[in-house]
Amino acid sequence: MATGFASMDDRLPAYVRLRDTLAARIANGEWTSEQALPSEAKLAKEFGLSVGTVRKGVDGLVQEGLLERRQGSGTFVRAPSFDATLFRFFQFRQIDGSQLSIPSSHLILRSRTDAPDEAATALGTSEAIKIVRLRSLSDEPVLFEEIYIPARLFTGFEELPEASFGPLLYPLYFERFGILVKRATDELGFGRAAATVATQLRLSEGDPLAVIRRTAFDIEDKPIEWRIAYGDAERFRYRSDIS
Amino acid sequence: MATGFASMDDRLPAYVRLRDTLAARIANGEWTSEQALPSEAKLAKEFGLSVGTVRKGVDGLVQEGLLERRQGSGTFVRAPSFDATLFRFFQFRQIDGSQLSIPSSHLILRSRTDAPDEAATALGTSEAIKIVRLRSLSDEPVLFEEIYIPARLFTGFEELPEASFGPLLYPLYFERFGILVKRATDELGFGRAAATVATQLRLSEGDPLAVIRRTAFDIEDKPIEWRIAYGDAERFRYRSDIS
DNA sequence: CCTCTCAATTCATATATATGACTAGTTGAC
DNA sequence: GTCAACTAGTCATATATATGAATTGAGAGG
Repeated sequence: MATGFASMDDRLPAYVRLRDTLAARIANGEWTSEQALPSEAKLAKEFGLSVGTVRKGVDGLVQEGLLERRQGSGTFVRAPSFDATLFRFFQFRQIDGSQLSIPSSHLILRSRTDAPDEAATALGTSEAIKIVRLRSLSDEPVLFEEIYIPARLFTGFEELPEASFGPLLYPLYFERFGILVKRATDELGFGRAAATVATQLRLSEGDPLAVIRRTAFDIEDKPIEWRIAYGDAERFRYRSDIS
Repeated sequence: MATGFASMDDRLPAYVRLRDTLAARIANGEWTSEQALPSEAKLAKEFGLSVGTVRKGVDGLVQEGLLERRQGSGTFVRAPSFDATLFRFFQFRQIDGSQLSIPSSHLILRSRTDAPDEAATALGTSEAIKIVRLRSLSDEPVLFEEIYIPARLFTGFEELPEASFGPLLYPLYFERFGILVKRATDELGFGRAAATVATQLRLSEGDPLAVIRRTAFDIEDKPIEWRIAYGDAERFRYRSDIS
């Protein structure tokens, strides 16, 4: 023993165990964003591995975008900010150029509720906090969101001062609750506007909508958030790279 | 000299040059699909490198999905078959289970034309061959496609016997013209059905459509194909994994 | 003919080590 | 004080080598 690994299946290769151990520590806030990890040599020493193996382990996390290497300087924890990726789905081009900014966010509701079936299934619990937001770009509403997060993991969320809400939620999750969103799956479909949504988005009832359902997972692949977002189908545009 | 590398900038790391050299050879058809490359040891000898460096070079191509490692057996050229990925965009579930098969394809048109602006821009030429297809699932039309490919690269395409057309085009490109599609970008939006499309898909004019524009690239990142596909928005469904 | 065993081949993991490139901080000359 | 040179620390590339695990094919034995 005394390998320094978090307890885990020791039939797995060393570089995998190192990767997972580091991931857990990062999730634990051991090294915060923009802070350097110990050097590869030190990690090798600490875990009783060779530098090559350490490199291979770190490689995995770099690949996942959790870490960032800077030659000559060190390896750093990268702040994940891909909440913005929801907006890959919509193009808000200024006619002049291609400045696409993150829409501002207006909080409409925040309360304890029973999650609807779909959300409860995704989250594994129906005890949830519901957040409703309207997101706008230069005073024009573009996206209407309903978000559900497990009440157990986010105790006290309802009491957070409204000032702490920026346009993005994931940094908030991380800073206030230590929960790091590592990946998400988006499911994207077509629908028609119900009365409430239509009003918020300044559309007519029955107008075509793009509907995006997202489930977000933390570093241990536990579901953290489920949300459904609605946007005007006419303005919807999505790019996907396949290889 | 006598390194075995294709001529290229020798300031680049060895593993990069190896990777690019191998990629070029594969594109050249030196090792065809499902055929094994020389072993890592032999490659190391041929290029005057160590196995470790060879592995790192090959890693890149494995990552890109061009090669596939099989422990104990060898490293193989992978047949790219992601023409089918267009159909990730639509769910055609049988009510019983989740058998999703590749839709059959009915060729409607095939001829030399001037590519429309959008296609010409993407392809870098307006001299093109146009292909129009209707794809169906158990006799129900699901996707209407217009495809443009550069006439220069596909000389003789119009004269190909219709029998050589399977449900997928990319294998055809490779087998008949030695052109390997390595990656593609899909752009996805919503629109409304024009008369022609509506008829083909058995919809009404003005019905909402999912519209997918795809540009496909070969191994050297040259554009190979541009296509636009239309499907019923109501049946549209897409999943995307973000990390 | 079939099956089992064995050996050769191949990729997978891991170590140890050396050199280059880049960064950031310190020192020292002016 | 400023700027250049130096230096220690870090990642990047590359070699050489050893052992393990999975596959394949050849042969022995029934």
